[in-house]
Amino acid sequence: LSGDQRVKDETRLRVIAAAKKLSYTPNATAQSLIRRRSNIVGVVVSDITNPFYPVLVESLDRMFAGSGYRLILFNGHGTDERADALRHLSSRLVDGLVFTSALLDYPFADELAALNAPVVFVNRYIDDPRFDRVVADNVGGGAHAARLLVEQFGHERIAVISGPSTASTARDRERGFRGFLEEIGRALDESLYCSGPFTRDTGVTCCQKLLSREERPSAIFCGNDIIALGAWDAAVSSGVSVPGELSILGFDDIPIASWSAIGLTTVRQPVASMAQAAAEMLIERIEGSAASSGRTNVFPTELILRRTVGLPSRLRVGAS
Amino acid sequence: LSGDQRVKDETRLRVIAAAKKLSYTPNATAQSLIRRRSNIVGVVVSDITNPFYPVLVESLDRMFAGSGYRLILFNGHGTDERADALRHLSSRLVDGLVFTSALLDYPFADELAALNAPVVFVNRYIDDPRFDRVVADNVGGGAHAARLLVEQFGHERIAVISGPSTASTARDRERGFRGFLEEIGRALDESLYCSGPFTRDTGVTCCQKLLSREERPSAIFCGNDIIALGAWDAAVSSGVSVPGELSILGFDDIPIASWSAIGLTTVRQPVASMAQAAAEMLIERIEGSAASSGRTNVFPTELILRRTVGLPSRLRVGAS
DNA sequence: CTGTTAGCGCATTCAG
DNA sequence: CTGAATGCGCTAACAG
Repeated sequence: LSGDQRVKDETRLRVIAAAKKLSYTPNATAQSLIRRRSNIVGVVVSDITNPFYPVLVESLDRMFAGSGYRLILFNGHGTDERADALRHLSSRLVDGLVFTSALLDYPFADELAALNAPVVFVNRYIDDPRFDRVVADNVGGGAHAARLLVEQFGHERIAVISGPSTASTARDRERGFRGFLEEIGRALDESLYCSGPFTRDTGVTCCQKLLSREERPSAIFCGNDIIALGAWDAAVSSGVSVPGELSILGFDDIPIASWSAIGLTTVRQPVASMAQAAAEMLIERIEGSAASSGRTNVFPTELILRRTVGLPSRLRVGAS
Repeated sequence: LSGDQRVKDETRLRVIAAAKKLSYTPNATAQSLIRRRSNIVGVVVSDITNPFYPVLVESLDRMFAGSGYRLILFNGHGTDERADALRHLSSRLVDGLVFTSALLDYPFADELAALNAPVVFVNRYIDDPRFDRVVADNVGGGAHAARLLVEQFGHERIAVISGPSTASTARDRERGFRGFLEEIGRALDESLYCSGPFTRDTGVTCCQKLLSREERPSAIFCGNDIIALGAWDAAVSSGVSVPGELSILGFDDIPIASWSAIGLTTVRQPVASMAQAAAEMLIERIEGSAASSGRTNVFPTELILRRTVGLPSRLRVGAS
């Protein structure tokens, strides 16, 4: 038997020895069936290939592993990863789900809520009070970004390359950015606004478009780092110096951002802490000590000054 | 009932309707128990944060998803991810395992073989005929690399920054590289040899060390792209121009390598094809139509010429 | 302190 | 053609 106080030590040892000799291993499936818990949680990620996610997934994995849970990956490629994850939740293959890249979309939220199962949103969320979520202060981060560009460096022609409007992250960062501008009585020049999915390609494409304008922007605020790196790439490879002629500001602080040959100035999300909080919330829900409903956990963001943001040429010594 | 030919259509429809009304979902755990198959496979990855792995995992996920399997992630962090994976294999939580980052180490191989369970090695392998494996032609790739540097560009002082000697990839690439040099009657200058784990940091550190030498190398062959990018980073940020003063050659062709501001010259592994082959082999083994034992599937590598390899200064116009 | 039994939710028998 | 019974491998709640 296993771990029962009532049994003689001698017997226990005999049994353990026998088990080892036969290399007996309890069948996890049968255990799951009877315990009504698989100790597996699903993480749904839209694209693990986006460098933001590996570090998030790694943190989540570490946290969950520490509490005896394993991670199943629901990665988006063509197929609807959310529907898939949902199916596996209702079939009880997974004990809970952590969504890392939710889109704002309602029929889905209702389906999910109907299951009444353990679920948590990290990073992105859907604006529904029924669910737990842990996010960074994206609005605040956007405002920091605007303040940096405007007050500290004196940029005037500022462009933004935003993420998809269906992503809460994109929306909130943009809101914070625009909010700050309005607060000081300025507004974003809509002709310098561009958006697209959170990919390097939208950074490249939008930046090229912006650089081909008659009057170029002197700074670009990007919806996330991968867009920013795309923009940086487009700028550098078309010969415009960063930050000499163009400042670039990202969001997330993915590992590549800190490479010294790149040095992307960006707004950091505390990914590890967020992952930890998310794991704790989800495990609470799974193990029943769950609070009521819809807790929100917001983490502060932090401006990371590196080298891709500088003075606009107008303010530099020796500029015309 | 579900999918039985013997039942009247009318009855079937009634049942289906009822099931939908009650939103009945079969319990996956119970199904697994009775079918003796969970339709989950584990992938063990040493570090998902290394940009090579997300694309491999993504490909694997796509392939396995297409055959109805889900992926559980065994990522290495501190804990021994292999032992963990092995436990879950013997407890039948997963139907099989794909190892993407095996180290050459034998007690482990025997344990694994003793289970006699479906297992495949991709990318790296342990040299044991009992297991299936799918790998790139790393020896050939190493030789290509050497030929490029020596014959096509005329480099003479060539350094190598290799990966850990316990990784088959590092060992094979290095073997191919050295082999080519010997074939043409040259040898690697051992004072220009450096190695470490497959991380950006070893690239940075080793490159700094190499650049601080009195006589610098004119080219570096790196064990993989992330090392190469570390080396590139170290070079650029300490003011040595690439490829002007130093050529850098990587291995893998990870996505970042092709960013136009970087343009890393490298040896490509056909990751998607390899993932596909691995998934097919593993599924065959799981579903019983398994061949005898120990198949090996080798994929050719391809030299990708970009911008980090050039002529050594000695051979350039205008050089002293 | 032990050995026995029931049943987790299904699929696959086997009788009806 | 269909309902009822058996057991997958385990744990928990029983009697012995």
